[in-house]
Amino acid sequence: MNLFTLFHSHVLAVIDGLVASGTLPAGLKTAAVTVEPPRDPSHGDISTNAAMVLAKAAGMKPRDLADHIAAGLKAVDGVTAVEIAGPGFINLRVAFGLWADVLRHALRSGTGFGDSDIGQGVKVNVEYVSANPTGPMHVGHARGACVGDALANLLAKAGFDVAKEYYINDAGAQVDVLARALRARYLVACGAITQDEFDRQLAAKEIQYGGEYLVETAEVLKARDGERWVNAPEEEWIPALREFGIAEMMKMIREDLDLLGVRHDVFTSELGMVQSGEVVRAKELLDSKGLLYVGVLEPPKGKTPDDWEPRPQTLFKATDFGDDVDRPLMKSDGSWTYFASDIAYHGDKYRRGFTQMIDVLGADHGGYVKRMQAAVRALSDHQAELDVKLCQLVKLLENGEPVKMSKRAGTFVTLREVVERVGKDVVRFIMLSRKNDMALEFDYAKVTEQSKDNPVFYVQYAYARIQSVKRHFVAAMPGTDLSAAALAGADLSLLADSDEQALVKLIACWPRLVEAAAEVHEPHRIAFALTEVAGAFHALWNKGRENADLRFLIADNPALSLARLALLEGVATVIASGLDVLGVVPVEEM
RNA sequence: GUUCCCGUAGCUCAGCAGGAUAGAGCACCGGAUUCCUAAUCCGGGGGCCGUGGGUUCGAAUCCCGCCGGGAACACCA
Repeated sequence: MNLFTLFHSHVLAVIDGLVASGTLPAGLKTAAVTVEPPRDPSHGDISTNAAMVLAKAAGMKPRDLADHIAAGLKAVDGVTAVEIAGPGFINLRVAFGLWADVLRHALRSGTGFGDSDIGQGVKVNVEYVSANPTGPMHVGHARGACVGDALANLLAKAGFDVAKEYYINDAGAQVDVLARALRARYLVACGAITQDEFDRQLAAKEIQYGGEYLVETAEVLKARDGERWVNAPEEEWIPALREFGIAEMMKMIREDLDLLGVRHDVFTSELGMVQSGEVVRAKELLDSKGLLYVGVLEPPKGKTPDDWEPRPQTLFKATDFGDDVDRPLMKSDGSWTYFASDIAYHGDKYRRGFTQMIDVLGADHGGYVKRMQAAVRALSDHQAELDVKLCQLVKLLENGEPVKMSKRAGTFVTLREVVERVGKDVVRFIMLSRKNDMALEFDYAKVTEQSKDNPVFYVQYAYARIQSVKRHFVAAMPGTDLSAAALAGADLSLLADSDEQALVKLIACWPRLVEAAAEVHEPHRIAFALTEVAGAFHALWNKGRENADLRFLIADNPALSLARLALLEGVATVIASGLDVLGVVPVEEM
């Protein structure tokens, strides 16, 4: 239930009526007509730009057209006043009862409040995390995980048919590197080489992924296979240890994601794409469209790599689809590039019925966006669209001081470490407390601080405070039915204070906000909105401190108390509904 | 050199797919506190929205140029 959607249709109906009566010409384009809350509340409850947008096509002055539309809107049920302002805005005031209806609806809907059908069941694939299976996840991955998960939840709430997906990069050179690192740890575990020798190899960069996490993996391997890989030839242990290592790393990654409360619906293997022939199939598809050719790429301008040499390669005509240069599908040794298997993967998504795809990636993948979008357009004949959300880095701070991290030395801060220290709900909220393409500061001290400056606390505190009021109510007026259904039956017309009414209206804007956030793929808006709602609630609470008449519980006025409690329950409902999108659990008591 | 992101109050950031006088928090200044949780509260000052053009009835928002900051730039993933 979205009051603005409702009035949007009222406005369009009035315009249709004006067309029917000959006041307006037929065939007007009404797509630009918006119905929204005015920024300044003194302008009314609902505002539309219809007259300004349609004036030219109608051959009328905006304010004259506004007069006609306004006349029609005056007749709409619940409209108490219509004003024409500024260059031709039509401002409506509606009976408080309409807003109260939305509040009642919220109470009956619970966390389902704000659910929408704008997605119309369209299939959307959200791919996120997709960390290489070569080690534990670090804080950077956590951001992508939280953004992707919240975005997927948001789209599901807005009525899309969403799949949460993880792409396992298990086919490239890096998993061979993993196999080598695991083998070295394994040799140490078997006593075949000394720890000193291992350290020397690591220092000499003969092996990478030197983190301690492989020590245990090597032990597990030894327990399973004994010493059979110590003297086995490389062509045997590489695939065996690679497979084992990937499986162990994925197990670890899934455990970490689980700690964060992130659960993907689908895990797709790059290796599987290659082995099942999907990559060849994708190549043939592009070939059949005439989009492949063998050519030599220009060296990058300005900065030619030292080892650059002209090489004929199989290239995809990405430039036909908006990219800057054509992109190679095969390496000079004839093996597939990562891009090739990713094309196959996205082609596979399209075949599975996804016409909307979203990839959540680290900002360092920025150069990859255009080519992948080009590939999706090419594969789907422009039927599918790919949106890429790039996440800027997370700066970990300890009381304002940057936490030193060196991935090379294997001393990066893991996702697990952060989650175990501050809790998953804090991580999930904070990761959404900034737009995805802005750098984010994550200060251990600040994110757990119990103060107004900490948005997680601020929002949770609002929810907990409301629960506290309910407990007081029960104590003061035992036996009162405080179920959502009972509260929905309260006489909401008793909410007479301007701030109370403003809060009701803010609650009523929630469905509209969810829809807007879903449409632009911006889950952070949910976090910001919750902070705003919590702020309005806290302000009302404080007003009651100065003016006892405005407290929520008025001992000798149960009806008023119940109405106010309904309002608070509405606030709690919005918070619960929003936290649900973020994957955060509301707290009952603090 | 090319591409992408960013530039809004002293600081950290919002800005609702172009709307009416640009918002919040911190900091600063001035007040308040026997009260449902002081885990503070109320009020105030403060901004040619980087810059120059363009589109429009109307631009922080869209387009182009420039300036400044970050990132990525043949076969890595």
